[in-house]
Amino acid sequence: MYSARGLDPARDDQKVEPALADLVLAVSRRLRRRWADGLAPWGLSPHQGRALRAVSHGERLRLGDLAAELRIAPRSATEVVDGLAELGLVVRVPDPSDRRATYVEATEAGRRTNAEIIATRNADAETVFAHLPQADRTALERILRDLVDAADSPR
Amino acid sequence: MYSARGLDPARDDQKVEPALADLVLAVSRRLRRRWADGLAPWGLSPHQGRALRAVSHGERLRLGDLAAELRIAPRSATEVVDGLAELGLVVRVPDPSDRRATYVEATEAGRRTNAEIIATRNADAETVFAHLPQADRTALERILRDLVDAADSPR
DNA sequence: ATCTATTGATGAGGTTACCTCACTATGAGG
DNA sequence: CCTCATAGTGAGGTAACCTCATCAATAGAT
Repeated sequence: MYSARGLDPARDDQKVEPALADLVLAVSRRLRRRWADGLAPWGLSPHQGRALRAVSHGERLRLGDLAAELRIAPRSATEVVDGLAELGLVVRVPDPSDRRATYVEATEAGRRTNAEIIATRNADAETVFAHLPQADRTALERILRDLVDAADSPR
Repeated sequence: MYSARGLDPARDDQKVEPALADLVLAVSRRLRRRWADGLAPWGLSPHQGRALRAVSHGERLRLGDLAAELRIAPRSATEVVDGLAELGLVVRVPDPSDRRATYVEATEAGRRTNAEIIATRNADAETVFAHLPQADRTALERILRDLVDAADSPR
């Protein structure tokens, strides 16, 4: 009677490991939640956190490029930046070579906040991965990196 | 000058692997997107897909339990179920032993749709994990499962 | 047995984070 | 300089959540 599974196409020869995808999602859900919680002390949304990181650790970014990085519409990036600017974490500076464009640049406070967030986040990640032996971490990192790289190249 | 990193607390003795968390998130982002795209043909949201799966593969579920499973407020589960019911994929049946409660039960069409979705999803997962050698898949699955189990038990 | 507190689902209404479309100012190419 | 494309943003809309109030039904105490 095969448990309560009922019909089940796509079986037999390819095992497919649906569990694998589920597991990745389960772990990511935890990370995501922790990350969001970790941002709460600063009152930032996950996207704001990502945006702050993007402009803090690299150079300043055009608003449009930031939108592309966050994979949201440019219009939405405006709002994300509005929020960060209101908190004094970033400023808009005009691009001298193209007066339509505006750069988004982290302020000193922005960079400091970003560093704090990253520290918190690392500590959180440490908690999540705490029970893994070092060998497993290394293996996990390699495998996932392969996965990401393989996704980037063939498309 | 250490790249453009600027300040960087929490370093040195604990390496922390921030990349690890990022990698998990990157992979999950891809899975999530593919999954959402995979649901589009049926016009289901990710939560509706999860709900349909929950009631299709197990027994019928109370609406409140479904909410808990989806980790959303009961009120929100009502809407998810509304959508599925409108499509004829689930039905509400009263709990005879507690007339406040209603069970959510997959219809025949619901179970069929769920099976199709799972098949599609498996095919997608297959694509994502296609480049991994079997040994890596096995290792990945074990490590992630350890991670999830470790998270469940100590709390 | 009834009274009270709790519980399961849902109506009403709000918030948030997105979106598209239109508009303005600017830039680039004939 | 005239047209067309591009960068950012105002206006307005939507989807998916939320909380709080409500109503029926149950469970536990007196």
